[in-house]
Amino acid sequence: MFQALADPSRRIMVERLSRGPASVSELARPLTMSLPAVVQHLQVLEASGLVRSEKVGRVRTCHIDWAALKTAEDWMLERRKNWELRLDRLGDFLAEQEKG
Amino acid sequence: MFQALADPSRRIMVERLSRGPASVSELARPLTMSLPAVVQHLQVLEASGLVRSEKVGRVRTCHIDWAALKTAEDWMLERRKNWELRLDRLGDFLAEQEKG
DNA sequence: TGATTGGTTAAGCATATACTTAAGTATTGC
DNA sequence: GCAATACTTAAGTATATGCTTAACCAATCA
Repeated sequence: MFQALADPSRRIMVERLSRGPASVSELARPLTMSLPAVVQHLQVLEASGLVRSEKVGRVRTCHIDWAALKTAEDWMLERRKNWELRLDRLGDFLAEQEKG
Repeated sequence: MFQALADPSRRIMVERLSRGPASVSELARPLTMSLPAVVQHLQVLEASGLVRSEKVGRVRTCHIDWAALKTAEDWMLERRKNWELRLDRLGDFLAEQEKG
């Protein structure tokens, strides 16, 4: 997931998809690269679980899997919470010191 | 930043640092690779701004830059908010339809 | 039916990444 | 001072990544 978000082009694609579903060529429009390259990025995003797509007729429509995005967000939140807990315990300890 | 978090070894390092500062060899302990490899990962983390370190005597002490971690978290939150806003507008639209 | 649109497959290539080992350089403890 | 500790530097290598072009397939439309 972080791997998938590591590339700037892929982040542009995710950014676009965060505003709603889009076809492959719509995703390609703002990017200065060939269509196959865009499809390869799309494959990375799909493999990571961040994006899903269905093909209807000849157009493939892509959209974000919001639960997956939240997973990455939560990982970081978890680290931050860990830290805040630590600060709290330090605070308690210092308060104990004060009293004692 | 996402690039930095893309590697599992580096995430282990960040995980460790989220529990408090650590020296280079402490960071290396759980990892099955040479010390220079760990230092290279550390350089990536520092370059991304996620981690900082100071050397005192012969030991380098590393710690997370929490503001930087929050930046990545916020990027994802921003995408989610975008989406929720869209859902809200859709909701409003449907409510309008209902009324009209 | 034949051109166009939208996407896919395959092959190849240049650069980046994630390591390795070997050989340093400072501190610190005895 | 001498050894151990805690890195640091340098050089090399294998694999992964991010592209490219060329050729292909399948749905649409004039």
